[in-house]
Amino acid sequence: MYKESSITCKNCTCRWSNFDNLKEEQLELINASRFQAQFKAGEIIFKQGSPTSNAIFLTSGYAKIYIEGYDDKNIILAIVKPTRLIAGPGSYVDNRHHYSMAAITETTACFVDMTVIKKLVLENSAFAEGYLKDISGKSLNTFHKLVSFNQKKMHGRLAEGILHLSDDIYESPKFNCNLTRQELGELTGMTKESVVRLLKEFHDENIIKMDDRVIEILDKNKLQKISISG
Amino acid sequence: MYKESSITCKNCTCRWSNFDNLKEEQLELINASRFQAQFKAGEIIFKQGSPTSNAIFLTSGYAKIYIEGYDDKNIILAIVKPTRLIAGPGSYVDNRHHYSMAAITETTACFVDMTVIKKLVLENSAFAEGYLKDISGKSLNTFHKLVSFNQKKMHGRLAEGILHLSDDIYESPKFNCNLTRQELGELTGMTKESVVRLLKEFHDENIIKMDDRVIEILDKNKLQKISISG
DNA sequence: TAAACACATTGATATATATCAATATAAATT
DNA sequence: AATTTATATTGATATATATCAATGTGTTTA
Repeated sequence: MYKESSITCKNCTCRWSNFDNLKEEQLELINASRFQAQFKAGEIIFKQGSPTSNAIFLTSGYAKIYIEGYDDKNIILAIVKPTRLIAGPGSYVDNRHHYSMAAITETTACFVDMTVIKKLVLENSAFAEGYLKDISGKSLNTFHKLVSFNQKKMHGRLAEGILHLSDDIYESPKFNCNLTRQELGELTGMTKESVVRLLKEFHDENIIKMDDRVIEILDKNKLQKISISG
Repeated sequence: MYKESSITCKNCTCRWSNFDNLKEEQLELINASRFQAQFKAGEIIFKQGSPTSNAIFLTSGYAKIYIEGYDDKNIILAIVKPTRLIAGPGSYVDNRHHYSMAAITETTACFVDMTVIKKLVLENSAFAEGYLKDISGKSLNTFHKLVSFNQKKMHGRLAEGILHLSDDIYESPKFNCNLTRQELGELTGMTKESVVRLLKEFHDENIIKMDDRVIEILDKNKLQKISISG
């Protein structure tokens, strides 16, 4: 772990938007308590079941957040990139992580002591409200995932997944998703074999272009239709 | 709508536990802004998509909270009873309900203006923290549902559902679940026909006793095993 | 009293998707 | 260069579960 002296929470360009609600000395408190760490692709950042001692903020790179279910089957809840707070809902329930996090590219992250965050929640109600907004939004995402997994068929879920990666995560019609077929399956609720078959199908129908892990959306319109109807 | 003059939020026995964090005048503010209403079984309390103008607290009866998905397929997120706050995560995102609520028995509920709740969140940080705890716990429930729906087979989900109703909702090994086969399916992620078949199977194996909508757990041990393995 | 309606039950069939097994390819290690 | 290891691909098969259709039961409505 190291801390770059030049960058602080005050001038950081990729800090959590809710930090805007903090007063200077509160921000300084965060800055003083934080540690930075670097992870290589594939490395685990924290494990489900471990204590939620820190809130985590990515400062560079991409990571996956995933629930480890029964017999080694994972569900990827989200692909995350800088700016987003990562502090599992367990922080305010049982102080345990209810999902794991691993880097999918080289990644740097700030660790902030959770007791400091909780202290600021009690001291600064605008910050508390920001936290509520944050967790509420994530809740809605989980609802969406529940409905999608439950009611859409594979084609629809994969189309939705690709659109999500393109629109929300990599913000480009062509992107390296950094995910194995297995992981794409964990993101969209299907087996790796099904992912392979459907990607090929989409490829053959000129809806996407697939080259290893680089996906290019060729017919976004069609993909959206599949996403809705499937 | 009516308001019983004798009962106030101060002396109410079924109020939300987080109200303990409020000062007397804050509780009085809640009490002054609240309205009570009565619902018959089956009546809708609020609809997905409508504005989250009020937080709702059941004061008697049982209700279901359900997401309306694609082509009339619902997912029952929770069966609720008094004490629990019902204020959808939309309150802090887009001011819209992201699920519907309907009474499954005769029900009374208090409606509290959401602007009052939000005002108190900003004024009272312990209350804000209580709200965070509440929404965090619910988030974990949704995670659990996502994993269960995704990875357990029907037998496991139904067993889990029956145990949940018995342990957490009706708090008795024998209970009237107040749910149609259709609704039991929406709670456990299967069709009504599958519910019928599995209930019969559990009945025939003397795991439960089923009489219309009254379920009696005969072999809890076995049910727990099925819940885990399934 | 009959008709209509909501819900429950049963059986036959369809289908989406997982599982299993084999092989191919590419990357990492010896 | 040879071997191991992780990932990807493909085809054949199994299976859980939904769908469809018919019938039954009880309750409300006309």
